[in-house]
Amino acid sequence: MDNDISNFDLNLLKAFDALLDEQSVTAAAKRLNLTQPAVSGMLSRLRDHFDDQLFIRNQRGITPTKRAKELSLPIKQLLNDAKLMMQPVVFEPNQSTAQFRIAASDYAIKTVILPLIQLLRAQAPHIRIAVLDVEPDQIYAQLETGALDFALVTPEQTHESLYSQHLFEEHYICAVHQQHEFAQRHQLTLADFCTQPYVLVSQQGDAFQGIVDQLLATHGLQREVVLSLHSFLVLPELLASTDLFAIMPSRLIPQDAELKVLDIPLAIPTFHKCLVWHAHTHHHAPHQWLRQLIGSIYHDLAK
DNA sequence: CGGTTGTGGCTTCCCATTTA
DNA sequence: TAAATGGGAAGCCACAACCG
Repeated sequence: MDNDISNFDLNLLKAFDALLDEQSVTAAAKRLNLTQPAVSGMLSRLRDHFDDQLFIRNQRGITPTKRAKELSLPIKQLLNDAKLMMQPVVFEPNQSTAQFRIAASDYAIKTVILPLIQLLRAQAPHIRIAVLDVEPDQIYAQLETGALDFALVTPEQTHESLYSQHLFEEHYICAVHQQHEFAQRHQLTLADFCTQPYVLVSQQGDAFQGIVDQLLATHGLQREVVLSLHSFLVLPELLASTDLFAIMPSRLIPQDAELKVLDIPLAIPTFHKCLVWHAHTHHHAPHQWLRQLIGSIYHDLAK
C-alpha cells in the first residue's frame, strides 16, 4: 500500500465509487463516460494502491471485498465533501457574523461608514465593523497582510496593484453661522472672505496654511487662520457657536445645522473618494457583498 | 539569462482480443 | 456475458539544446 497521496490519482476514487454502486466494470465505465478497459485499468491501479483485490469477479459482474466495504464510507464522504467544496459559496448576510477592518478618516466615517452601518443594521445585523485610522504609507502592507480588509482613501493614496472602486467626487464650500452678518449677503468678494477669521482642518493638526492659502497667494491675498484642527468632528458645532469661517467638504454640513453655506469665489480643486482592497480578498463572497453594499450607497443616490 | 523548441519517458486512453 | 489484457495513439511533463 502506497501512503503517499502525491502519487495517487484522486479520479480513482470516483471510479471506486462507481464500481461499488454499479458492481460492474462495464456499468461503472458507462456512468463515468469511459470505456470498460479504461475502468478495468483504474481498478488495477486501485488494487495496487490498496494492496487488495477490492472487487472479485463473478458471473454477472464484480463483488466488493471486505476491504472495499470498509473503504466505501470514507470514500463516499470524501467525494461528498469535495463536491460541496466545488459548489459556489452562498453568502447569507442576515446570518453572517463576519468581521471587517476598514481604514477611514473621520470624513470617511461621516460620509461612508455612517450610511453603511445603517444599511448593515437592516440587512446584516451580526456583521461587525472595526474602523481604524488611515496610515497612507502602510495601507498596501496592511491590506496585503490582512490587517485591513478595506481602506477609504483618495486615488492619490492608493497603490497600483490594489483593486479600487470610485465612490464619489467631493467639492468644498464655505460655511459660517447663519446669524453672521455675511450670511445675509448675496454676493461676496474674495477680499470679503480674506477679512474673516478661519478654522482650518489639516492632517498635521498644527498647520495654519493649506490649499486655500496657496490659491489666495496666487491672487496676492491671504487670510487669517486662528484655529487648526486635525479632525472634522466638531467643526459644524464650532461654526454654529462662533464667528469662525471654514472651507470644508460639502458633505460634512449637517441637514439641521444652524449654518449658512456660501459660494467661494475661488476655484478649489475637488477630490475623489474610493474604496480599495487587495487581490486576495477580491473573490471572497463576504468581501464582494460588502463592496457591493458600499458601492450602492452613492450609486443609488446618483440615480 | 530567459524564452522557445525538440526529445524521451511516463501515463492514460481506446480498440481488439482473450479469458473466466 | 463481462472482466482482463495487449498493443498502439495521444497528451503531459521534465530536461537539454538552441537562440536572441
